[in-house]
Amino acid sequence: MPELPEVEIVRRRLLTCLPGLVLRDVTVNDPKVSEQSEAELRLLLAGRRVAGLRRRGKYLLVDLAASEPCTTDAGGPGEPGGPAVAVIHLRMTGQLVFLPGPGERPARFIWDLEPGTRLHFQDVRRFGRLWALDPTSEEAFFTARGMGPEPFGPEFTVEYLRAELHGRRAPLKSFLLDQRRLAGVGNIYADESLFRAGLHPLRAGGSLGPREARRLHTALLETLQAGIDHEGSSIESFIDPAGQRGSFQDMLRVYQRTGRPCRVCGTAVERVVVGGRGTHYCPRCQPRRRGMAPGPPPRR
DNA sequence: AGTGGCTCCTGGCGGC
DNA sequence: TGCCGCCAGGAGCCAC
Repeated sequence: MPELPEVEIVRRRLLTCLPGLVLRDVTVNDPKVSEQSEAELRLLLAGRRVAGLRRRGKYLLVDLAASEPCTTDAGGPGEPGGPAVAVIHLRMTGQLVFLPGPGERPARFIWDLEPGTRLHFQDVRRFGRLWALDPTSEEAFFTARGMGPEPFGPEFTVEYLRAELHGRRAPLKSFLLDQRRLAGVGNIYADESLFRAGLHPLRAGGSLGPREARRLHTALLETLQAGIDHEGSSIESFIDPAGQRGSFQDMLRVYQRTGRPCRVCGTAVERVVVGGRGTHYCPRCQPRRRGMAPGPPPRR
């Protein structure tokens, strides 16, 4: 699943080839990929040159410069338009791949780029989304979604983390998956960060002492950075636009290692469901001490 | 306000 | 062997 490190790798790969190309046309094969119609997406995005690529949490942002006067476009008068931002969320299985012709499965949307390239959005589980924004509405877009701070940004300090954890009864695992508290962490990096911090996933957020909060802060940054350094985790279907796989999945210490020995102490890794998400931890390295959140409800 | 549960979606896999 | 049903999970939405 693409989380912050995977989206960052996609951004860096696209940065080597996308800027400077002109987005000639947008084709939508699956209307559910966007709240906006194909016509609206085309109007807002087509005819503009890619100016840059950014990332906010797990969102990929493609900056498009104002369209240039176009006299050669026989398909229409080429609506003059201002700059735009294309926002893409890969969710579970979204992939952006360059393909000269049709892919193995129909892309949910295709960008025709000039000169002569096509960027396909492939997405087996169809959770991914595309938005076309006016740059002036970008902040409102993310404010409406309650996006928390970037882990590597200046706002995410130990003090911020402690303040956000204060008084929370929800399990740490749920806290880390809440994009309103911190942007970009998903299931893999939440489990791995908690392992690195030596904190049980069911500990209540508010039960952490100052040292534990500091450990969690450090662990989050180290784990996310390690994910980026290893070019992401290729679990499920993550490949970057060049078809490269990451290697962080080989470094995982607890995620999807249920029953296998902890790489540190040899104790069998355990799995519980927290907030409906599979959660993996080492019962010895991540002891259930004080401030435990109530466990999952008994099975019906 | 904080929290948990449900929903979307499909390939893959376990069980019979 | 074949088929049915369940599971995974990011984020939006809703209920309490």
